[in-house]
Amino acid sequence: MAEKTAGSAVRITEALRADILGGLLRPGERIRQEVLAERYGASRLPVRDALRSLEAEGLVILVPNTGAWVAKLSLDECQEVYQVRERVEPLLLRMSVPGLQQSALDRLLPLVEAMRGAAHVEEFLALDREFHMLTYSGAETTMLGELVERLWNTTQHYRRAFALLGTERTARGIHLEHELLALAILRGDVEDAGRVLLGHIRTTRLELSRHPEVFHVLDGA
Amino acid sequence: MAEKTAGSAVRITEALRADILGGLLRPGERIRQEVLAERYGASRLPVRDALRSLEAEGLVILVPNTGAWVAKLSLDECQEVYQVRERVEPLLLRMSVPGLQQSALDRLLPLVEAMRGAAHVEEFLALDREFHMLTYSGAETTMLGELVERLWNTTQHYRRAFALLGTERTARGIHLEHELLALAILRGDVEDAGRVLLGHIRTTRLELSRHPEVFHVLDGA
DNA sequence: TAAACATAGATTGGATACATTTTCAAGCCT
DNA sequence: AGGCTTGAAAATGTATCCAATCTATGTTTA
Repeated sequence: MAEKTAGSAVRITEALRADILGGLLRPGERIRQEVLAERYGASRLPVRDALRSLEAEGLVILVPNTGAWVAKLSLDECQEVYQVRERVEPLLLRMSVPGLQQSALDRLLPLVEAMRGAAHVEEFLALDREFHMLTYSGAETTMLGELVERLWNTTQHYRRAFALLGTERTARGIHLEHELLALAILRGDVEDAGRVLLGHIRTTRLELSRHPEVFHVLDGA
Repeated sequence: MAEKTAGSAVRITEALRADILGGLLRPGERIRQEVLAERYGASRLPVRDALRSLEAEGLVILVPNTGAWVAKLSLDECQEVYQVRERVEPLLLRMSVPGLQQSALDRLLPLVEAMRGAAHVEEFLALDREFHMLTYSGAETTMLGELVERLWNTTQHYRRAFALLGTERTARGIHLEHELLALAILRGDVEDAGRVLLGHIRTTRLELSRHPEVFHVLDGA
């Protein structure tokens, strides 16, 4: 009775999404409806609903009458996502900056510092996500925000793998870009902030293209 | 036996999408699962699957334990879609042009002419969609193509309403832009083609912002 | 020996039936 | 008379059961 039984499907959707994003389910891995049904203590129907939702989010691949797999991105597909991000996220940032709350502004630089001192990769990824999403929190968008979140989600595995083999130099570059971005936002300079963000995403994409082993590592698993 | 029973859910998804895009179901209208189940000669389960898929496409709004409605866009949300299109479609076009088949190139200008002679609004909309999708047919993208198609779908109603009250001058402008776009593509000038396309979408967006009655008309229905 | 076929097993898809939630309207109280 | 409460009806969410489809293994044949 402690937990509401209402909306079991959405609960499973969120749990499954978290499991995929968290790395518990790896790209290319097959998903069996019965296994999930048992794991989450429900019937196969809400599981099917969840799979359909996640398929539309790009996290799951559904083949009729055959089964479901955790979505797997090729190097080219991943680059495609980053190219779209380059064009879409500066727009979202532009919509967001004028509406940012003071409380959000106050947390920007502390988050940058926290990222510098992050111990594990997981912690860095979480802080990085929190930082960028915070910069978007001023935009009241129904569609664009969800799109950006989807783009982040679909590349989550590769961001983790990439962060793992990140060299010292690229790490310092990322921190500098984050700080530049935060300062531009604090100045309210939308143009400059957008430019820095574009460069940040582009740099990551080019860096990623020089490390195709990120994808082979995942393929082997 | 004439029709395959396999994948009833996907069949219903496509039929329902076509009904929404075709205007049979109007924005804001409530969708009852039983009604659809009876209309398409199936149980409520595949209908639910279809609704979930379409919700992720942005064509349907699902509220847990309450019901489903045909998605409705406000003026601001519609502008948002167009702003995203301005940034994303030139990218898709850039990826497409180098890979366009000769057969596709041969159909570009005839389609522009066909649009000039379109009798009904529906015919114009269909040709317009065919033309633009043809310009994207050279890109082998898994995600970006689907994204663009979704963006088109969600604004389908408003494109129709807008085309209905289109003035003579804007109509001629649109035809000129289409012809310019086709010529740039035939020249293989990716940069210019992207510029023309960006201008084309932006012009439409600004034109749309000057006709907010498009949205009131739909609200009343 | 290798390739193709057939059969058995497993898995997904759909239909019916039931529990839960929401909504709407009538009745009651203020 | 108006607003709130209560109860019934309708619609959604879930579980169980059955049918259709795909995969894999083992067998047979060229």
